[in-house]
Amino acid sequence: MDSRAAAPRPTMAQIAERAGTTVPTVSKVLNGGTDVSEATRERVMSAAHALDYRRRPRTRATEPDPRAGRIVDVVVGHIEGSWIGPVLSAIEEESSAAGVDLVLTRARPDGEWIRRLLRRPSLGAILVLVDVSAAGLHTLTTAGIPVVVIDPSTRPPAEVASVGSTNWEGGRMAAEHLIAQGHTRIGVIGGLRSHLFGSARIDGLMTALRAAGVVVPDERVAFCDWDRERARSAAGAMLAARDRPTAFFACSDVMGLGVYEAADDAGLRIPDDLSVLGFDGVQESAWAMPPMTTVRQPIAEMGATAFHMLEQAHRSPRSRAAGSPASRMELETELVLRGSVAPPRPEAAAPEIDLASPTP
Amino acid sequence: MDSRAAAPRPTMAQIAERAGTTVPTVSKVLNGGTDVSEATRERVMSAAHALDYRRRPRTRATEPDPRAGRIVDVVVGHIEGSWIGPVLSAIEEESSAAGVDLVLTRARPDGEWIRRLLRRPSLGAILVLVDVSAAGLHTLTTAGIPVVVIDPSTRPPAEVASVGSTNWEGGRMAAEHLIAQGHTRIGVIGGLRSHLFGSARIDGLMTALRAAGVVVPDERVAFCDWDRERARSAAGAMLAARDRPTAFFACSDVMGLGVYEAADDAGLRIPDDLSVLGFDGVQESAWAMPPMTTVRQPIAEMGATAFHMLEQAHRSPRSRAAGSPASRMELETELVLRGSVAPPRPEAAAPEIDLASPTP
DNA sequence: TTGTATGCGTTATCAT
DNA sequence: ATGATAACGCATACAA
Repeated sequence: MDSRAAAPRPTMAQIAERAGTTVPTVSKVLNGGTDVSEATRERVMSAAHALDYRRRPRTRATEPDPRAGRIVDVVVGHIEGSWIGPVLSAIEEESSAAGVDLVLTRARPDGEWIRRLLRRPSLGAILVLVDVSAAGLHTLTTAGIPVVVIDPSTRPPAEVASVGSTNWEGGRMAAEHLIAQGHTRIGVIGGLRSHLFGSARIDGLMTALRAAGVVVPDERVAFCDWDRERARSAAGAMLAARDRPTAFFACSDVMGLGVYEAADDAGLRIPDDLSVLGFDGVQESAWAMPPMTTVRQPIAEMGATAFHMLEQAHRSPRSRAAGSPASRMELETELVLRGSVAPPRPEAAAPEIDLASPTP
Repeated sequence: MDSRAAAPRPTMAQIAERAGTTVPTVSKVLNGGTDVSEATRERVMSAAHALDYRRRPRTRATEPDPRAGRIVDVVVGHIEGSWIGPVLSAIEEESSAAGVDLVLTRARPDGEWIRRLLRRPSLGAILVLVDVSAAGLHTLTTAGIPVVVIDPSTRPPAEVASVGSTNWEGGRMAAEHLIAQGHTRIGVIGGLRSHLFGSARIDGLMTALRAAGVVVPDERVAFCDWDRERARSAAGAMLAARDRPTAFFACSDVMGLGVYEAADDAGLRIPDDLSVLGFDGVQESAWAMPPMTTVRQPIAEMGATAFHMLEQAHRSPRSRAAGSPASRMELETELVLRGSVAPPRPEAAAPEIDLASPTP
């Protein structure tokens, strides 16, 4: 009976011997200590890898990753807006736990930021709400920089990973909630027609509405470029029409606030006279008066996921070399019920509808 | 002539002796190394403090770190909140123009972030809304890292530069506006009693009110820890009192929104039944319904200024060595008139006042 | 030279 | 016992 046949769990002593150093040094490497040379670090890590070493159950508190000193690039389009806070917060959380510095760059239209990224030896880049061309992305990936795009505005090339949320499903949930509350005259405030995720929300909404026999005529759909003021006037116009909507679906909370204003302009109260359903779940929607019912995107989780995908890509560079298709993660959206959706007033809704179910 | 009379620049050896340890250990402490106990760290730092040690200009180490001087550390307390967006945006604008990367770090209570900063060869650190102890600041400056604090919550030590705005003056402007509109019963929603800049706002307000013969009794002043919900209930309580205020001054826009809610709870309309004046000028205040009159702080400019001060300190390291007093910049606040302040209703204000000018 | 930074092993300690 | 961690200082390398 050869006792080696069992599972002789590798120890730091073995690693140390193989790497030609001592146990404490191995410990330091594995815990991200500062007093180790890069060369020794490498030897220890490869020895550990060769022996397939696994850490014993954590005895100590935090787990600083040995890959200390690296950086991750976070590139944002618009820094304003409350989207960015939770994303940055989440990425920072993950990166700092991994001993990776977060370098924040704003993407200006001149594209200079791409060249700066190329000059930096980073773990990879996370692009948040950046309007970047396929060529730009290609430049980065060609240079060997793993890229993860959060909520891409257009479909990214195959070699670029992306993180999003279930926008279509979110739109569907919104529709079902509005229908369940009894709404049939629904106004839609879209973002930019060309935006991938915005369209998916509307598609999901429309599909579910159609399935329920609710028709949304073209004049009740407006694309407002994610702009609150434009949403306000578009909604205002719809509310001035003869058969005004009893409810609005806005593709973002900020545009939803524009609808709030339009309602105020028209002397309508929310939710008694008009229901509003937003999308995003940012703080503004919770603070609105009344608090806005919305489809929440897991914004923080999306940031954390993006970072993990980058780490993954970094660990197995094969995927890049082999040109394997980059992954796309979709996190779940969630309907958050707050105070801005209620059944339509009977006197307002019932008498005026003549357009129920003109579909098969 | 005894040459010691000049400037016997303290050395690590002296610190080591005083702290009862060796030079390498001192070096490690000053560089954020890991192999030092917390107790030793303290001893070393206090010895360094006692000797008024300043690290020599960063000697280009063995490997001329390509990042040296090319990064600026931005440390934030709470990433949430719309304060952070404009600040980051402005700093990024300046730093990227200067070819400097922005490294974003979140300050967690454990203080680990300080050690990470020590390990990084940065141009300096900008602290935004960070609750940091004097000892923590001292560690950074002793290690030769220039620090600029934006809106410090307590008075920073002499060697730390800071950027703020004219809070006192802003409070004064708020008072004068409310008085000009005819308000005499004014509720005050403060932040945290201990906060430097929050107190200045209230001081300015009170001084101007007093000068106009308006008295604010204690029960019309509440400290709500910058919290919207607490502001809501505090304002609600004041509105329920017999002589309810006709106007509120809130030390932040977010707390101002809490007052909006309290007004709504009480069935009062803004500005007809109640005036509200905020402080900060963040986006939320512009988007409130009605848009909030507020004292705007030049948030973006404060960020840009902080970066410039850092560059300055970096160019002339003499100022550090000579122990010249660090500068404090105060940028101008500005009253932004929007829709939330109007004269008090005559029927509400006139009949009930019995407390006008009980002061000399 | 002197001052500072870094790598690594020794010793002591902690957790099973 | 044994595996792992923590802290310190020696030896050394390097910069002015």
